[in-house]
Amino acid sequence: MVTAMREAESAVLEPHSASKPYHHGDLSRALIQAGRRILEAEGPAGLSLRAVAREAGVSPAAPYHHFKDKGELLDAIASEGWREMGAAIAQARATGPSASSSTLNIGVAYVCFARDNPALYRLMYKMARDKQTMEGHAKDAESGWSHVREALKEAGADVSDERELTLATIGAWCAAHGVAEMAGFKEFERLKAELGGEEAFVRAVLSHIVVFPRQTMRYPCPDEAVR
Amino acid sequence: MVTAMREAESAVLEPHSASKPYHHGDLSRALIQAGRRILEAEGPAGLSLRAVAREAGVSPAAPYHHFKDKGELLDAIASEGWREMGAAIAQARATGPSASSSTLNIGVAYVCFARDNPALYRLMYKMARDKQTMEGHAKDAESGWSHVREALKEAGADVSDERELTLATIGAWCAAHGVAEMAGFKEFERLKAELGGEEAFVRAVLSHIVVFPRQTMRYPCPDEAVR
DNA sequence: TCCCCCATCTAAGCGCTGTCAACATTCTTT
DNA sequence: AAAGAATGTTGACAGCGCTTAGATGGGGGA
Repeated sequence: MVTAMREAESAVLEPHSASKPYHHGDLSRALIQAGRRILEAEGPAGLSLRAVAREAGVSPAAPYHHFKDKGELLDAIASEGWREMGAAIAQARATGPSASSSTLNIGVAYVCFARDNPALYRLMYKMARDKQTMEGHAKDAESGWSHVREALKEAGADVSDERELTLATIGAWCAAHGVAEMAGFKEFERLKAELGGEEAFVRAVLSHIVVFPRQTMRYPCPDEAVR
Repeated sequence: MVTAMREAESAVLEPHSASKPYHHGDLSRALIQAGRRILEAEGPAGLSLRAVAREAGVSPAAPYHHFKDKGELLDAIASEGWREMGAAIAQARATGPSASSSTLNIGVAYVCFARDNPALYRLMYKMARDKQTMEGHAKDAESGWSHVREALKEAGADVSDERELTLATIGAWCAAHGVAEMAGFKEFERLKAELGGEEAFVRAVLSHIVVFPRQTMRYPCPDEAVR
């Protein structure tokens, strides 16, 4: 009664959604937050299940009542990341000065998210690639994905049908991902300085990703035997 | 001299000898090969230093006489990977049917290398990104990098100076990396089938990475305050 | 030719990890 | 109030990276 009230308060709001923890308050949420704190502070190397439990103030075995194994906790953390990245993309599209530039703005926002949350960003793709799918994450990031698609359409991308729009969307996402993973390399520091900062560098690189000769090699490709 | 030759042979093809070597012939090479074997067979999760030592038939502490720590062994494995990828790129450029298509051919070869050596490819970038540099690897991959640059120049990429060529080279590399990391997702399987196979899919995506409106947003970018 | 040095390898062990089974505690339900 | 499910703790196990101390044997100096 009294105890119940204390715990209800200490629980992180959320009135009464079906079957929530009782003892700690909301351990599963606390574990995710603890995990993100460790990820930021010490990088992925420090993100052990025991360290997360320690940070949350519980015993090493406690998390197993909320997550099947370590991977499931990491999945939950990654999911949060996908959701936040989707929001960042949505915002970039909304605040862009014009439709024709929103594609680039989205790309920059994407890379900035990765720069500001490097360990989280890497974890997101690690979990996705381990399972060879973005499903689940894709649902979380669907807003992001569809924003890219819509932005491409509005920008009048040179696509003639839905399939080409899909290919362009995939291409844009891949390009942004590539830049996000490369932008941190020291080799580019001089160039960044010359261009006036990291963000200008990212804009410049993204703007120059126009390299593959589409007109000479359409996709029902004649010489399939190159490799 | 004779002994040296025997050891050199036994290092490559182990399976014989009534008496096993007193001091392993060329352990550091054997460890790298064992590591690659494990990486292929069990993925990065199975790649423990102890497992590598086991595979090579030595005690768990033996590797420490050849590599300062586990990271140094992984670096050596990754280096081999960069070298092989550079060779694959060089070959793709050499065997391309025409100069104008060699850019795309290089991209396809890049992605195919990643597809055929997924764990190795991931390890390569993990090691590079942990150190925030491709140096060392960059030297190994320099042939690859410069091939891309030259191919872009020959293809008559729309660049007006050396800096733009550099930006285009970075962009192309980033795009290929992005596609390499994404191409394995199950979400694209239907599209792959429709396009006639994985390689056609890769060609199509690479060909459609022409998304960022370069003409409307050059790099001394006016509205820097988007993010 | 011999022998000894020292690079190479082994054995043992430390503190860490993920995971589990057994036990203890608390909340919900009846 | 008793039962039972949910939640947390303790202790243990095997495997990990890494270190130290000691054994081994091959190539260079005598």
